[in-house]
Amino acid sequence: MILIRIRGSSSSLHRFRLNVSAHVFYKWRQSCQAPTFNFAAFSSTAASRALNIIPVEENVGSLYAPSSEIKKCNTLNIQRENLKNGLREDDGISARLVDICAAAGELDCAFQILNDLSGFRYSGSWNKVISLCIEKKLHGEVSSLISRILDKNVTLDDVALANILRACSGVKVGFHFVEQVHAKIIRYGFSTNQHVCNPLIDLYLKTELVDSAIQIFKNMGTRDSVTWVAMISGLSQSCREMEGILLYCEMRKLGVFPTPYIFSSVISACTKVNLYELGEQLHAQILKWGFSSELFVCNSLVSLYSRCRNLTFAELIFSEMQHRDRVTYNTLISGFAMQGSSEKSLELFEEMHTESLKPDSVTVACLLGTCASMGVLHKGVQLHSYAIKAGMCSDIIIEGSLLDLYVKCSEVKTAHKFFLATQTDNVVLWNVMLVAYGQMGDLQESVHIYSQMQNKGLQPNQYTYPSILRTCTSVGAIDLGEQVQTQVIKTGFQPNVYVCSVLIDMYAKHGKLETAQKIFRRLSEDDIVSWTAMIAGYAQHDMFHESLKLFVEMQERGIRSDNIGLASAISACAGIQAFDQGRQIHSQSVVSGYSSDISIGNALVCLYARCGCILEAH
DNA sequence: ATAGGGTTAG
Repeated sequence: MILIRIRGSSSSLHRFRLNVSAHVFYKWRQSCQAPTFNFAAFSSTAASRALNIIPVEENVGSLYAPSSEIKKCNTLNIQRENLKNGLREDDGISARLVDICAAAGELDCAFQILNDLSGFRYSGSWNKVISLCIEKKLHGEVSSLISRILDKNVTLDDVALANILRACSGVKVGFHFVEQVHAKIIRYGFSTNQHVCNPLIDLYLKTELVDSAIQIFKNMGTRDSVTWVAMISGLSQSCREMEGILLYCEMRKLGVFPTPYIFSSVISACTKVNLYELGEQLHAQILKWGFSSELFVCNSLVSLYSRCRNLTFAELIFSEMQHRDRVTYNTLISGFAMQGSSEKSLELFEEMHTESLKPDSVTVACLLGTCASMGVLHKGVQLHSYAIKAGMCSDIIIEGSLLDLYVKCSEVKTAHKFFLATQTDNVVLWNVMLVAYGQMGDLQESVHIYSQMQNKGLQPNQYTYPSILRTCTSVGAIDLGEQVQTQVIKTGFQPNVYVCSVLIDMYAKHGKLETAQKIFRRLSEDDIVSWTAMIAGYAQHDMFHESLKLFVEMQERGIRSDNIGLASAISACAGIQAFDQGRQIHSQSVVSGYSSDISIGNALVCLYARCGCILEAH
């Protein structure tokens, strides 16, 4: 078996084309059985240099070259002993071989080489293997590799530490792990070094240890633009967007020049917290700095304008871009999808192909979402087959979107079959099924799903609770609803507006208006659904004065009522025979475009009939 | 070597 073959003349090593089969080399090293082995009397340094000049790809390509090809090569011979003594313990060569193994995807082989070499210092090779683990999603392996590096107690320089940190950042590592690396950093005296601190900040932010990141940031001696980007984008991604935006302001105050990276991060933060005006101001800055044709900057701008429903502008930026990528399309597609323009989204999907861009799972998920909400089953089914062909059906987001499609299009049987076929521990799927059974008014199945998911160890989330509670409300299972509420409190879950509004609705509908009122008053944000639930609840239980009082309060706060709120208020007026006020609300509802709404119509008939205006009632 | 897009809810 041939291990190393060197083509070309032996006189000039640098011109050699050397092909190494790492796998074969390792096998040989393992067995130590001499193959028909040829090598010239090269020193280990020379051989190492030779290995270094070969592009890795070529080695990979020749990994399984046919033997006839090998014979054609001008092969140089060496002694097996030379290799054994000269190469085996040499870090440089081993490092290179690990690189080659890593590039060839021969993970086991790379592991073995690293393992066998007792005196192997840290080198970039560890990183190559770590990257490979990340690529192959062998997350457990990465952590154990890094642990081994740390355990080896070797001296790590700043570059090495930075590489380790970046490797950690690619996988989900626990905070104890990050802290362990951090301890090393402090020990080696790099705690203010920007090359180390930048990836450390990034890692802390990804591990959701935001305050640790801020601490490091504050202690840093010099900060470069990478530091600022890491902080601003990291804060934005950790739902602390405002702090990110404020940090940007601080940065500008300090006279630090913005970069395209900075702009896309801060624009994204603005988009997330609906600070559209600020986003537009930043757009002006972008033009001023001449970054308006940067791909990432444009993408964040398309996202900004899509989210503030200025799709005309989003489309304009999109069309003026010289280069678009998949994300550009996905952003605009999701913009149109959110607006309910499923046709426009689907057009863009087709257009992607003309630019040779391949739609990914994000694209398909967006499109499935719009098909589901528009009830366009046939398009959704087409997308399903596209997803199968593209091999993205195991993507959890695609699974969720597909199940939602079938549920929303009332394909209950298909949905159920699909659900049974998935076998994942994806909470979204359970939540969607909960909605499905709730829609059918099937409390028994809903409860079954609800308890089964918890038996599987899945925590109900902000989508789960409103779903089960809504079903309880609609079928009148208040006791059960109360049990769920107790559970919410017991688990320490912070109820959001959806949970609160459905609780308010449940209690209000079933006459427990004081309880409903308590939850309502504790709600910090103005939520139209909660207001309506209260107003309707009072009216329903003949507490007309309370109902009207709340209706007036809502209007004073500048909240526009929906049809149910208006209808309830009119009913309340009828109840206390407040004819003029009822008439006023009637004209309001006409202005709001509810003149043909059935619930308002019924309330009006009641109002005019009770006030003796039979003609108007008619 | 730091950046941009995503599934389930009244």
